[in-house]
Amino acid sequence: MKKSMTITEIAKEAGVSKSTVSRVLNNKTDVLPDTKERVLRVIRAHQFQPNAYARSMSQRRSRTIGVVVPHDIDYVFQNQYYMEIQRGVLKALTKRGYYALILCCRDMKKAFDAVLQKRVDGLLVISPLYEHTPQINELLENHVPLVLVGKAPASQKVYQVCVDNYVGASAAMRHLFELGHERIAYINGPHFLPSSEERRRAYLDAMARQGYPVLPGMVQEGYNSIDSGYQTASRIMDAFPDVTAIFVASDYMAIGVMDAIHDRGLDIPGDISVVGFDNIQMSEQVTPALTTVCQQIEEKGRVSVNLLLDLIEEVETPEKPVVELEAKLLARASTGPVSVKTAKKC
Amino acid sequence: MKKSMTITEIAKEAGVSKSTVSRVLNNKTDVLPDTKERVLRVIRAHQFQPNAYARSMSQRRSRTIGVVVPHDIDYVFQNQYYMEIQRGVLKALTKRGYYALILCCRDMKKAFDAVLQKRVDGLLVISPLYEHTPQINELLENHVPLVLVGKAPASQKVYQVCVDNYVGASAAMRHLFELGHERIAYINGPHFLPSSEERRRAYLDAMARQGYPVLPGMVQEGYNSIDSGYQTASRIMDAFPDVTAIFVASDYMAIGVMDAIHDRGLDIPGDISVVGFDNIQMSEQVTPALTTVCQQIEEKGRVSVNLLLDLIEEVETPEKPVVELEAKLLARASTGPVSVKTAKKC
DNA sequence: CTGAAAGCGCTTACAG
DNA sequence: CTGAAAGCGCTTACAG
Repeated sequence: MKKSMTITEIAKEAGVSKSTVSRVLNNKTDVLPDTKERVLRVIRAHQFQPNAYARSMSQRRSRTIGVVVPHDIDYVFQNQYYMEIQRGVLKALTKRGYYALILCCRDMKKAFDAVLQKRVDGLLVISPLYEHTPQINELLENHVPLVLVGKAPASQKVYQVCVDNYVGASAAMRHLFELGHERIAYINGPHFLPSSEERRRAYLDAMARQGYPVLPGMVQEGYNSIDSGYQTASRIMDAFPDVTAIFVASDYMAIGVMDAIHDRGLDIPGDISVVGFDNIQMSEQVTPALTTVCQQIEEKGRVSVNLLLDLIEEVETPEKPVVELEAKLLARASTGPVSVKTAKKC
Repeated sequence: MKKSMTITEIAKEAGVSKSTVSRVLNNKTDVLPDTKERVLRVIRAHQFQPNAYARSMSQRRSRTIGVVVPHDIDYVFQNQYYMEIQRGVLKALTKRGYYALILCCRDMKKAFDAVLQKRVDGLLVISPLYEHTPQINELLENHVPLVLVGKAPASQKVYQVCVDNYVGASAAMRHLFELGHERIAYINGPHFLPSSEERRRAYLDAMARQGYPVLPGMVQEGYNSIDSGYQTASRIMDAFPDVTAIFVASDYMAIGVMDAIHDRGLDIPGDISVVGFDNIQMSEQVTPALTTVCQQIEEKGRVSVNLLLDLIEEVETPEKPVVELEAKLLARASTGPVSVKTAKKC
């Protein structure tokens, strides 16, 4: 640390020009080994590190990316999904020597500011909603390097990393069918979330394929909170006392569903089986452990960072803009065969 | 957005000098209203925002602070405590127009890099351990604006925002005494965490004051994870079948303790009462809801940010460097009176 | 292989 | 009230 050094003082002390110090700092080839060693010695002696912002200015890039989470901060910093995404993102970013600026606001204003002020080289947008389509399009028109994480709302040719919701939800339904369930209710995520529609479609298609009836009220919409899962499940159990399984579009809601079932003195999976979606950490900790569809959350963060940095560094333009990760079913303890007792009722 | 503008182009288009544009941008007083309006019109027309890093260079401050979390990233981004701290920090930072750089690494190397590269104007260190004392001292010697969040390991006169662990833990013990408990076990946090010692002392003092025996093995150390709470509680219940209450130094461990109790077919609080510490969000969601000591996590983040920014902006030097927030007991459903059945055993 | 000069986009005294 | 100049700490052609 010592007193704050600059490249000029290092140059003077090493008896070379600033240019040479800069070359050493940036590991350029054409520097005489002797010179290089002499400069390095001075640098080390003073624990010198070049001013990052001066560097950004002349290099015209900041090695910083904006991690945009277009939702309310209270919601985001309480939701394990975002934590795990951030973990994957931060790890990958660190590995490639980049910094992150968390830009958390519903209307994406802070994202635009960061771009206009040249704070960031590119943007990662986590779970955009339909309502963010105009903003995303504006960024694209301005050629801001951009990768969406999660199902994209836009139909654009924008880079995005997501999970195959349809395949994942279908696997969940197949699992329930194999256990003998026919009376299966579904709790969807918010309609303004692009992934919800795909999961709902998978549920409906699966039920139709089996020829099982989907009565009005057997499909409900929740708001991704534990509490909302609780409320919605209660409504379903009131209306359909004979459901033997509930497929839920998110783990948080599924945990609320489990609470509601337990509060009625029913057993999971003895009386009702529950399947979630996401595989957040909590899904393994609840009792019984929740059967769920794995979103590969951390992996999604990792992949999208590498895609974005390749875009920024122009390493190569990936052929197709959509990376679709596999969504696999994780069968745990919250699902089981239809019990004799329950089956009789049907 | 349009093409990337600079202050020079704005100046030309408005028919003034760069100096004047700069004055308008920074809301300096002495600019003729007419001139100001003319400049503003051009700025708005181009959605111009000045380059943040150029600004940082000449102003010699970045309006960015480093949020240092000296622990492993996998641990941090999975722990609600850190999420809630981050929430309070981000909110307060945003309100005062600052940006945050998350610097997450055990040895604090990234924090030093950020300081040397002048990326940040100051540092917030979240939950430092004893082992970080040398690093903290080095930062202080170099006059880096610094605020520690959580009990400080150093004896220095360093600014810190923490909760009164002793008072909080004492309140928890008093609560158990009032419910008639005498046979109370204690699970401490890791010894390398400065707060652990205070909580342990409060437990021991309280037991001694009441004259209740603390047998060897009734005080154990866990590692702040759900699993570690589970393991430790099991050991305690094996050795002391007659404990009627367990006081646990963190909510995560307390949740594991609850699992362990339930897995033995025992009731909470019917057979054993459990008290946690922290009041993370999950503590309210488990069944039964956990009685715990509230850390005011988000508030801690808010207060420390404002302290740090005051330090940086030299608004005023707060009189005493240690801000100690109140730690209040939140009595919920996991504690109850000693049952007749159990009491007899004693 | 190395240095002098220009430039990155701002702000800040200094004149006037 | 406004402008010209210097400076913030780097990097990047351009010479040599």
